[in-house]
Amino acid sequence: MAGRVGLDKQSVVEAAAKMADERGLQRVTLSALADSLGVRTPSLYHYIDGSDGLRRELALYGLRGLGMGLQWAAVGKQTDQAIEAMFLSYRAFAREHPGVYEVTLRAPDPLDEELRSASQRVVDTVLAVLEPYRLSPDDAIHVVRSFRATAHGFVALEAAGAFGLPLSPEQSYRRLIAVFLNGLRMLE
Amino acid sequence: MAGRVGLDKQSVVEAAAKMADERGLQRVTLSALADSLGVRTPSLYHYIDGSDGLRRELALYGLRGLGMGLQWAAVGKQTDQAIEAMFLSYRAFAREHPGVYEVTLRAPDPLDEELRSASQRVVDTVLAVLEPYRLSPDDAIHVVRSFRATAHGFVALEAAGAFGLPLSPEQSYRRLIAVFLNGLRMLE
DNA sequence: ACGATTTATCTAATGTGATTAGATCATAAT
DNA sequence: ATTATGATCTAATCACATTAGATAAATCGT
Repeated sequence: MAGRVGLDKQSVVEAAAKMADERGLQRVTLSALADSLGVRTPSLYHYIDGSDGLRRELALYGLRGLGMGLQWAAVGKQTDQAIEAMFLSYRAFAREHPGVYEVTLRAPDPLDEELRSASQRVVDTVLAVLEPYRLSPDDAIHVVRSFRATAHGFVALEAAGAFGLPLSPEQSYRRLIAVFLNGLRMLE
Repeated sequence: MAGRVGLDKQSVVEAAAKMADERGLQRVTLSALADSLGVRTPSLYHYIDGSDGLRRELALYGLRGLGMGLQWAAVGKQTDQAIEAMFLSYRAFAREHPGVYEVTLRAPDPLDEELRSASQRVVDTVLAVLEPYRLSPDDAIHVVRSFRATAHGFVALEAAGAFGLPLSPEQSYRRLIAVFLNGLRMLE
């Protein structure tokens, strides 16, 4: 009998995140997670609210990481350079944390204040970068949505292995960014 | 005892598709599907290869529907109008078939010839529409990837409920399409 | 230092879903 | 009718999630 193991919510979530990124989100079962922590499955219920609760924690963890990444990427940059940096940062995060990234998009309970605010940080960062374009408030939101759609779409297709051909995804992404920035220019 | 029910693969897949669209993909269990067909769970194994097999059939079904939709949308249209029509058709399919659409993107076994070819039809349709832009072969593929990324990204965010604000997704999508088409113009 | 409280962890039990093996029974073919 | 085929079933097993309640380790007040 190992006695107390000394877990806490953070270490559980981090172990789950690591497992999600290394083995794939679907293989993160409470069973496997408990094993990897040297504990029985029901013990996890002291830290997380079951399987759905763990997902939610992972989503929060992911959204925060993504938001921080975007914010850092935009530091000291302006307009097109800032947007490009955010695009690159977005993809980098998704590639480094495929399992965690995958869960960030699922099931955002509109009443979940923490999730909402982590999500808002992403939006606000993009909005801040759009400042110098002097868009109307509505237009700015349309563009934020477009940014997220564009970045997410590429990253999701890439993660799903949808790009089979022997043509660099790197380059495709740069092209996509160029298309986006060119397109933006017409709105100014 | 009901005796023979008279199922076949197609009716099983179609029932699963309906269930996925109406109740959500994750609620399509072999159990629930068997129930809805008036049959015991193991009976389904005569038509599909377990849970993963069913997913694969759904993905194929979805890709074919999506491909047909895109092709129809582009009939009789050219350049920007054709691309816009494909964008609208893409979103329409995803909204009409949320459960089926969701599965089209997952786990494309590269050795699965049927899946590959259904997927290729989507690519080929977009490539055909790009013809008049006279892009290099590589550029054309970059643009196809960009199209799919853009359309998928928007549609996935929308389905995930990521657009919380009281601003029309319809309009956002039209803006996104405009940005894309504007961006394309610079490549010509 | 000691008993009481708290709490981290456990065992046991239940439920749902997937899957396999092999039996049964309806239909079709002869 | 007889047999062969195959669609469907029952029974059994397994993995995972979840809840209830027991146990034992740590902590706290004295």
